[in-house]
Amino acid sequence: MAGRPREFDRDQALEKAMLAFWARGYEGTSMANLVDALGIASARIYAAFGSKEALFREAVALYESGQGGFAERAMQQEGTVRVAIERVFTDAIETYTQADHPQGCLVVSAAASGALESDQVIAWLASHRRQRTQSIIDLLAAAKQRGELKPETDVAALGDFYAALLHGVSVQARDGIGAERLRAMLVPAMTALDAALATSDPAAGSASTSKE
Amino acid sequence: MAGRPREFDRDQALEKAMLAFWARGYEGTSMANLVDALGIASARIYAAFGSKEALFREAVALYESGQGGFAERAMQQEGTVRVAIERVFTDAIETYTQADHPQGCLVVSAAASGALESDQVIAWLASHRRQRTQSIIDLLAAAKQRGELKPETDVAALGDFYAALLHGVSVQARDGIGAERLRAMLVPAMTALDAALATSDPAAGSASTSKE
DNA sequence: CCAATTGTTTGTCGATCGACAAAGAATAGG
DNA sequence: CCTATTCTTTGTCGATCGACAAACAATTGG
Repeated sequence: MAGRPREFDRDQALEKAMLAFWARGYEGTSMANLVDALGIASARIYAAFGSKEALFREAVALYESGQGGFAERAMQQEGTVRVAIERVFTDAIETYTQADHPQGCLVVSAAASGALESDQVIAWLASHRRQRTQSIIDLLAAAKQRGELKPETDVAALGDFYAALLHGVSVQARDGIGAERLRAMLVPAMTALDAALATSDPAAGSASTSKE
Repeated sequence: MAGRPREFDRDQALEKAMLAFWARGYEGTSMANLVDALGIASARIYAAFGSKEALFREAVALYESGQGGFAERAMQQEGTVRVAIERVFTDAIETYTQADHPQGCLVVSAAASGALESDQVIAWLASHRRQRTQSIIDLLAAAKQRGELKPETDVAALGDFYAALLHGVSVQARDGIGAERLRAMLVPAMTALDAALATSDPAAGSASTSKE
């Protein structure tokens, strides 16, 4: 394959774009913003990524394979549902409040409103969030099948509950609620799962209040 | 007071603007959109409301005095915290999923991202959401003072928990999760409060699954 | 009836939006 | 070295952004 070699690192540029979208959302990030953030002319961005929308989709994919993938990773680990769900939220809080990148979740923050042109982007983001809800429900359903949860447990309701809470945590984090407060919030949040555990072990585990 | 009388109803125009902002957010709603929605020329909008931002702030005030004020109203009613909190959420779900206006909460949806110009609008919306969190904490603190909640209850954590859940419900509603699913979610959601109730009454109340 | 006041109409302003076209520069294969 | 291919540079396109200015119309107080 011939041709002049690219002078900038495509992966680095993509990560910068991801951070820009994370901070300002899809529509809130203009091409001029991206030119500033990536440090390259707009024509080079189009040559490398196709369009603003294509760049955004790649940025979301990068986010979900990195910082945004905490939920998937936590749920695929071995262990009880109790540990898994609590891990999802402690990781969420850590990710959503870290200072070296924007607060909250890219997929939650970037959506919100929908202008005429970007309706499909909004819908695409919504489907991502719905997928995350489904993943949580699947986790709980598997736990129920294993006998970890009471047979009468409504895993769909419980999953919807934790998905809603997760999305709400993103909003709270972006509004400046700190990690300590969000972590304290986990104590009441886990009572819902504890009530559904098959083991009658009272207060099987309490939300970690460690480190710091 | 002399002068030519206004030919359009200012209140009706404001409501139409509120619905437009609710559907598309602040930045997502252009002046052209408002011209279409209100049915009057842009110069008349500026004459009547001052600017797009001033119109938006009036629209939010209208929202909070109407559909968006359910939480304040529910919390100011007489009754137990249990009833009040459950009422906040049943009203939220009803409001957020009604078909005669956009889904979700205007204050949650309109924010999300923040462009350069509208940073102050974003911050203003964030302060509104933080205020809502505080209101819930205040409600719980008063209930604790009345002896409704166990003395050791962390009302801040519990309030943060329900505020996060409330904001998450707005996201879920906007993503198309229906009222039935959201209402089912209330059952696990209320276990957190039940665990903090001073009365050892087991399952003092279950989430209403009535009407429809 | 007149002047002051206020709403309405029409047109447009500069800035910014996302998106390329065209031309020059750098590489690989032949 | 030459050609095909790819990237970079520069400039700009039409559309849309929020926001008025100026001229005209309608009303009230004097």
